[in-house]
Amino acid sequence: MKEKDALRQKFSSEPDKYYKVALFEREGFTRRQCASCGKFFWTLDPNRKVCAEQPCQYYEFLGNPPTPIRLDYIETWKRVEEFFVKNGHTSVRRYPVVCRWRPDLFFTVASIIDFQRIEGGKVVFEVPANPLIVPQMCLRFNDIQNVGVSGRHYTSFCMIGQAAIANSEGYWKDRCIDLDYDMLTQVLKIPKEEIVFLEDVWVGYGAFGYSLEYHARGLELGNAVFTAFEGTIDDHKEMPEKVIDMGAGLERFTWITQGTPTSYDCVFGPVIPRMLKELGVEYDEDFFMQYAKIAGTVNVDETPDIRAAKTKVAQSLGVSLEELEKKVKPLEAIYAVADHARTLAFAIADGGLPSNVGGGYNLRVIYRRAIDFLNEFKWKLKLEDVAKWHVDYLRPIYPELDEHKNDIEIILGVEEKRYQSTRERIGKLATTLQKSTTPLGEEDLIRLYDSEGVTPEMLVKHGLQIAIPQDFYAKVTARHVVPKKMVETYKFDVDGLAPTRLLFYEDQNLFDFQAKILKVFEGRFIILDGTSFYARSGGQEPDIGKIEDFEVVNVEKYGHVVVHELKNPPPFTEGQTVNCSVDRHRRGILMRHHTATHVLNGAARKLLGPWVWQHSAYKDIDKARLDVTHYAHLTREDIQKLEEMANEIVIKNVPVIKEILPRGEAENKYGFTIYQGGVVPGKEVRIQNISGWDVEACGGTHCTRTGDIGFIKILKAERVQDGIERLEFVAGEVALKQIQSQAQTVSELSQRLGAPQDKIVESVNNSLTHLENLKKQQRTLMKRVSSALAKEIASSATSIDGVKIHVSPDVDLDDEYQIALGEQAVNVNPEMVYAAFLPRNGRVRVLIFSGKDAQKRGVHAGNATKEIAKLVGGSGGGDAAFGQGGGTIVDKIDEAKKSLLTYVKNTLDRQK
RNA sequence: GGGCCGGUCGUCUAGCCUGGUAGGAUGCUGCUUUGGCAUGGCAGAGGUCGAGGGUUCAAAUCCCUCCCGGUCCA
Repeated sequence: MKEKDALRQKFSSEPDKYYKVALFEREGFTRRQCASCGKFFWTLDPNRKVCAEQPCQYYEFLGNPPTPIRLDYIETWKRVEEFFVKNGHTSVRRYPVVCRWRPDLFFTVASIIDFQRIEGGKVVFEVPANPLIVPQMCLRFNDIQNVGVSGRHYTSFCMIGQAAIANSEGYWKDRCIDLDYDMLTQVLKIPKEEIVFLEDVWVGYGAFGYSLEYHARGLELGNAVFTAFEGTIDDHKEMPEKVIDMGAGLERFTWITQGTPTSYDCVFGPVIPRMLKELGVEYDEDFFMQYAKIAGTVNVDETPDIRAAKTKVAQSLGVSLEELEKKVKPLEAIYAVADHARTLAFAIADGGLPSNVGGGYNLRVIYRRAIDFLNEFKWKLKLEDVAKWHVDYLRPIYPELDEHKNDIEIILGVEEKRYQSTRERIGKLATTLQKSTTPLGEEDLIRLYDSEGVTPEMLVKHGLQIAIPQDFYAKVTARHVVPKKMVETYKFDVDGLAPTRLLFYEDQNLFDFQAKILKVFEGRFIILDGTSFYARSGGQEPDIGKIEDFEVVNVEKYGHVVVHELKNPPPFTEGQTVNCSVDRHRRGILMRHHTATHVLNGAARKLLGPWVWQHSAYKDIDKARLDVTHYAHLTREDIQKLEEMANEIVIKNVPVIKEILPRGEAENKYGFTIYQGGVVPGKEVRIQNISGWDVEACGGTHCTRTGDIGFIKILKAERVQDGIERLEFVAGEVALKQIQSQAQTVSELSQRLGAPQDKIVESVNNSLTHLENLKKQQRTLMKRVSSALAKEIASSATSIDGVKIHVSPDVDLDDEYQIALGEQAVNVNPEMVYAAFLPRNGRVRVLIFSGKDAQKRGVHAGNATKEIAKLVGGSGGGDAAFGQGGGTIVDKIDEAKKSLLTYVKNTLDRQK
């Protein structure tokens, strides 16, 4: 933040250079400094003293919009789109809200994210058209508690993205602000005196710039960012192609034309009225207008004492706090539910699944928040239905949502069951806690929430008497702070080196080639002008082989430069031409595994559902794996079916068509599902099209027909985390080896069992059942004979001074029965000491029972065991009636038996 | 991605810290109380203590690895 302030100061100190655009000159905007916050702004209004942002200016458009026209959400976009298209922009489809092309983000949080790629710790901008406009849905989860409450916070909103690269096709800041100004004044018809431009700055991932925010009547409408520099603030250079990133909230545009109490009232179309009607909730518009005007200044997040603030609001409205809450709370709940349903619809349509990890957790949180609201007011309303109403309303802008109506219902249904079982579990837990007498401390409460999801509020609701500690949630969060991870950077500086020509793209069967050495790092890391070695990428392990006589052990990609790692340092000089050869056998396996991955991925999407996306993949020579997103565990049947489907395509031997298309065209033709492995870099993308089955953008090496894969065998499926299933599989010759080794195992088993192979399961079952029966019989028999044995034992026992000592001769009997027998023997003969010394796997087990009378005479079984076990090289223990121990010296059993007699005799003597 | 919690008869669970014969509740089976039912009483069956490895004379218990489920944070 400090960094940003310093930067703002720097840019603001030279306003003519950075902020003064042609429009300001032409229209006569003047630059002022806000009397309240000190920021600089541009305006046509001679009387304006303060900037246009809260808290310097409040929402003055509520009930009093500055525009002569009223636009609904859909209409607003249509008009904005029409305006920009008329002015030379290409309107592109929105990108997925689940952001698969940025490793640092779960969701698309701004329109410009669509066009940013991270390469080697640097941000690279790639636009499918220049200039362009996009209605980008964005998901943000940092203000959830304000959603539904503040009137303007959303977990999903549409950021109108206006992007341009400042080159011969695009434009720079003058044209940008001209266009935005025209849009505000001509499309939205906001009077020009109302518009205020605020000087600001933007700092992003390895790039930054200055920006102009535009506001009207206290509402921020958009922000035009002029990204002009790359690097850090201390060390940067001007970008060769500067980037315009204007982002404006579609919700804000609609709101400023309607001036409704909250923006939710106008952006959700028919959804809110329909919810009000179905739930029978009354909506007093005049009251809410008044309420909004006063409460608009309250931010739940930043107000330390919400209750006090609310009481004040209630006072100015002339009602009690209770009356106010009774009117307001249901509305807040409805708004929040509407927002959350819309967010879930977009997220699920784009392949996001609620789960307990990653971005899925954000989805789970809002799902549960929405359900909690519905339950709190005992509303019989299905979230799925609300989501569907959104889908219907949004169809003119986002027709693709319609294709996923069914998925949304399925996924929300699954999530509902999960939440239900969690609630039941928590209920049970609360009941057990109620029974317990020890009071719950703060530590207990934190543990309960952190590991069980039980909030202190739930406990209170279940009738437990607890004190909710202050800053409870902050304390929980504090337990989870972890140091930030380092951003991955390259080991070598390849800046300035020409991109390596990738020869395998030109001829996939080129395994022997010549190339010129461009650079050698650390004696054994080689960069060539062109290579047929495939570098590790897209989850495919690298090729190995030889450069001259030196082994290539690893190949990595540094942006567009391929680095070959040699096992030993060669005597190569830069500029030298070398002979290279790629290990074609290894390449063949990797290729089959890679194409098999695509085949399986296609099968998974077809079998399980369209929410299945590749989460990650790995192809090595001994096996390959594919992680896919799916809400449930794969069953044995699923796996069999997948295997069948995949091999059907192999047998059909369909061609794998490779085409190179401009990114935009590829996206339009095949949709965003081509980015299964994340968005691949480059203006052009390589498409691998397994006709009618699976189409992906992929830079890997592939078979030319599916028949080349040979055969696909799934080894196993496992859940790697909530919502992600891992398939491990092999293809081609590796699959053959796998099956041969399985056959070997079966054959050995069959031999050992003496059963034919098709009967081994039956045979094992029989053996196990037989074993169980034997155990049962043994137990029954043992019981029958034990009472008889117990009496008989007394007659054969050695008697010392009235204490009878018996050592079990049946050393092969199960320990369990020895114990049962011993217990019974001393019950029948209270004056008896019963012992067993049992050799077990080269060790000795010692068991000693002492009867009631023997105990009275001083024979403590535990102590005796301890003493005697020492003789056999071990130890033991127990109570007066029963002791157990053991040792390792089997040969000393006889000695131990004798020592038992001595021990008893000595004990009795001492008692005398 | 990281942290935490849990896994014990069909079901719910105690025992784990502090190693020494796995206990209870419920359901089940049989007997019994009762005119019959609700119920009460008695007896019985039911457990690879998630899996594997280690430590130990001895592991449900301690240590390690893995599997399964849950939960919280970013």
